[in-house]
Amino acid sequence: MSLEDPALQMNLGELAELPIFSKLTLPQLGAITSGGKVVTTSHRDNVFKAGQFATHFGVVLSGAYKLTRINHKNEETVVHFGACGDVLAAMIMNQQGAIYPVTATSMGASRYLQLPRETYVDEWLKHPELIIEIQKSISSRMSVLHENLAMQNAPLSTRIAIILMRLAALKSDSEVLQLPMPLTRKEIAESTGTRVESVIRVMSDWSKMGIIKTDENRIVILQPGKLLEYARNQTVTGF
Amino acid sequence: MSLEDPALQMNLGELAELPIFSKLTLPQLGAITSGGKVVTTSHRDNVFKAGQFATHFGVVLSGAYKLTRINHKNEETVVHFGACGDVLAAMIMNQQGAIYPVTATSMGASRYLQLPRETYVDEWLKHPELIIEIQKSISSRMSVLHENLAMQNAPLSTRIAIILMRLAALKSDSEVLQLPMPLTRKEIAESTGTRVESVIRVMSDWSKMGIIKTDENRIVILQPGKLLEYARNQTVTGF
DNA sequence: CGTGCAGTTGACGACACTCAACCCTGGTGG
DNA sequence: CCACCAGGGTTGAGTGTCGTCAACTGCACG
Repeated sequence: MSLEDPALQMNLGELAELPIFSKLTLPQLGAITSGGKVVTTSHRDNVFKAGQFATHFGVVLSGAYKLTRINHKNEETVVHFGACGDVLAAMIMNQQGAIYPVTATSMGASRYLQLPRETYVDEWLKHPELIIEIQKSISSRMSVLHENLAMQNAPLSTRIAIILMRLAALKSDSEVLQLPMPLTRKEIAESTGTRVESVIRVMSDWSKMGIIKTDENRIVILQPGKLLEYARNQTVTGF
Repeated sequence: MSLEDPALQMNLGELAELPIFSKLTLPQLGAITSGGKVVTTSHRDNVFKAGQFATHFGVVLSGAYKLTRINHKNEETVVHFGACGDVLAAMIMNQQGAIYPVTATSMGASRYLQLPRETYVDEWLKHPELIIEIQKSISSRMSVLHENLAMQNAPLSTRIAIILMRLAALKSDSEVLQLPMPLTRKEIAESTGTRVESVIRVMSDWSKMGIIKTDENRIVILQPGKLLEYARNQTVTGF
């Protein structure tokens, strides 16, 4: 499971660069991270599982984690992709005896800062600057959830395009973009609420059209502009 | 629009009974509610609209409010039903110049405590007990959103049953339950991501089977047990 | 007395689900 | 060294649920 390296010391400098910690002084950062350690995970390691007692929370340092829960058919549903700087399980830390509502799974090799519940209750809650940052992050997560809900009867190609663009964190219209984590068609299906076959039909077409390509589990967006048109549900003219 | 009655004084006693404020002393409660007023709204009044500058947040005192956003087809999508004790727009109060991500609309006659942004930044953030309660509330909202996502390809009857049961806040299996707010088939459609006609087909069947009935916009669940079976996606035997 | 909203019903069609194959790769064990 | 298996990707054929469109009722409201 999780590869925990006790020799690995926290690098306060690395932490200080995260937006969430940017307002803190070094001593404050020390208090905030007391009892914490950096944990390295490999592909498909679980950080925690839905239903377990919530004893720790985490801050993603590198790579990515997917948060999933089980649906009515006992299949997985992806509810969030957590990337660098994301805080995981923070919102339930103030409830004693709470259980994780979702499962967190490493996508590719990743690292996170693991912190005990007490640090949240004793330290984090006392720093309004930190609360502000957490609430910002949660608020944007909620926004994405709302968008997903609102999209649920858009055409499949629209939904897939949106997910890919979101993960690629598009900056320019003309760049070639590689998604920052390995992502299977099944995971895309699980996060759009559809089936692998349907995802494959859409993405195969895009591959043939040269809009995307896949290199050993890594999806590359070759024509972000075209994908954006799909995301906006417009007819893709030309070819 | 909103009927604002300046003569209406806040009733600290009423506030003190809300779970969210239960840990506070009366003086604390006074500080927490500084600059606030109780606002009464009638059916379909907007408290705020998506896109407006976020100057205030609110605590629902009675009745209910729906939070909606616009989807890809310029139709409304319901993302949350806020009932008594719910905190609205709190999570974006710490961002200066933020805009409301959703529209809040009164369902039937309702009341809420309206508070200015400054009160959140200056007072609320300084009270860990309050932060804890807000985060609890947000965390359960997020949970519902996750559940909705996970349900998106369950049969329509399952999704509608779940929404109704959730709103009825079922306690016992045998009681007859009335939903605490007026709710049209269109609003159910908007919150399940489907069409009015489809909702009507399902609910008409239920009416004919005596599982539910509708009295002037108020839905009454006559047979919660049967509805629960639909919610669990089991075949309803008998009848 | 017209207009708008809520509810209803029927006919039709499309998009995505289901099932069933199949290929290819990498890893594991006899 | 090869057989086997699991996971990822792909394709085709058939089916079904739900969306779409259209028409109609009843009611409230100004």
